[in-house]
Amino acid sequence: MKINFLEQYRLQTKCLIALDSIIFGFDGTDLKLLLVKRGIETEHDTWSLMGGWLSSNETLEGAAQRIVHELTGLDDVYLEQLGAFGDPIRDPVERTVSVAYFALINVPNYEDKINHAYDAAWFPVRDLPELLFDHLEMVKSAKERLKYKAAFHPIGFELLPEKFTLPQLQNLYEAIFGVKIDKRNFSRKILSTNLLVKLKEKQKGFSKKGAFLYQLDAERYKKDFNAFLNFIPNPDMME
Amino acid sequence: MKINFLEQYRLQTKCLIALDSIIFGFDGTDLKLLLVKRGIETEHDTWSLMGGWLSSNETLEGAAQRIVHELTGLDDVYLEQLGAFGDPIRDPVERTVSVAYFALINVPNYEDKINHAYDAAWFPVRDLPELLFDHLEMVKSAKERLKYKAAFHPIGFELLPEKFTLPQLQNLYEAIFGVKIDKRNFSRKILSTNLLVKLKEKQKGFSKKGAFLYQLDAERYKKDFNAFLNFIPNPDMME
DNA sequence: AATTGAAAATGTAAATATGACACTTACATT
DNA sequence: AATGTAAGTGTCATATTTACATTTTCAATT
Repeated sequence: MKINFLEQYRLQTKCLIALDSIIFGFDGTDLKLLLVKRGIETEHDTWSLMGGWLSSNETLEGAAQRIVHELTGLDDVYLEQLGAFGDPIRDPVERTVSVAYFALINVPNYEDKINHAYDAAWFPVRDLPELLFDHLEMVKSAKERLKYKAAFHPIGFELLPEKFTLPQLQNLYEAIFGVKIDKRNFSRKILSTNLLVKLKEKQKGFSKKGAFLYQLDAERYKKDFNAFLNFIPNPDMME
Repeated sequence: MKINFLEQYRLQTKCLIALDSIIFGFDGTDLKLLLVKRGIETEHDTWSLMGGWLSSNETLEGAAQRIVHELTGLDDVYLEQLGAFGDPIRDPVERTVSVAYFALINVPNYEDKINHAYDAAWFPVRDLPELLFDHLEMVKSAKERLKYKAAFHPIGFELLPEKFTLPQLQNLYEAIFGVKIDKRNFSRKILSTNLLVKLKEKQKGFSKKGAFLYQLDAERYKKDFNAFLNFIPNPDMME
């Protein structure tokens, strides 16, 4: 009986496991995606998500973190599992199940690092190049997930620098949801969460008047991270 | 260069892929989970989710559907991917990445089928037996997901028979969220969606007065399935 | 036939949240 | 000193939410 049980394991077909990470960034105006040029001769000029293989003794998330780090130099990014993509022919070379993660980073903080060290570039999500395999499908799914989460959780802040202005924050939400929001109503709603601390400084240079900078109230942010905020009135969750 | 690329595939370690499905049911009072007794000598009396291996040329969801069908006889259930679980030692026998799905079915419809044909049984989610491997973790994650979805989408109806009463529906939501809801407010909110059609019949037997039966408005149900409903005021998404 | 008990059904008023809308302020540039 | 541009702010009408108690129905019991 026990033999039989172990025998079952031996009989199964094994499969390659890949990790692919969708990295969202925000430059103050556009929602962007970080892609790398895949050095494959079989695929002409195809861009790819941050992908790599699972090694033994690695957790899935650990592998995703490692791969993102290897390809971009980025560390400590917000990473969340999107799901597994396992169509039998998604990778034409050999059957591979890919577990996708998505990450949110703020572009200016890391720009130098990323661009200089690796063959990676930012693309606006509204205008992506051709992508490898089923990576476009992954991206669509990630956009949905981001909308979902951002509508209710203060996740959007991960995409902004530590200090940011209300107009920046509003731009971010408008970019994620593809809608225009009334700034009076938006600021009322955001400030009513008490998640933001208004600083004395203003952001200069962009507008003549300058906009006050805000920071997250770190404690409240942690505490309320899983609470339900309802940032977006009637968010439309369909593509 | 191309050789090099293919070589990369050859060098990677392969891995077993399992599918595990969390099947939720509702008997009118309690939220339940369908488990099977795993015939393993190494594990003493351990219950398990509906699990099996991925075959070649199968999609992940296809395999999950097949396995659920093989173990329970159930067909055509609402199945949604929960995510991949891949801790290196989650399966002590051999490294296996498991992709978990969750399903919602209505218990009375299928009870005979399930109980007679297979070694499967329902357990209230509040009082589960010891589970195989990391199945408890999967269940926790599925409960979260169910709460998430049920708070906004009319997904809960998948757990009810075709005709149901408002008190039944309320019980279901109370079971999912572990809260008490005011029945006047609940019925007002539910009915305001226009998703329900009141029937002439009453449910008899349970209460002396009997409660009117309702049915989903099939067209509207499809149309609004991805719309945002807000069934639960301030749902608390933490466990 | 009358009584009882248990769950179903129903309404209202106060508080809060939302959505629509336009003018003033600050300041860098000229 | 004048100008232009984006930031910042308030009000009112409407919709939604919450809190809360009584009446109705009918099977079961006497």
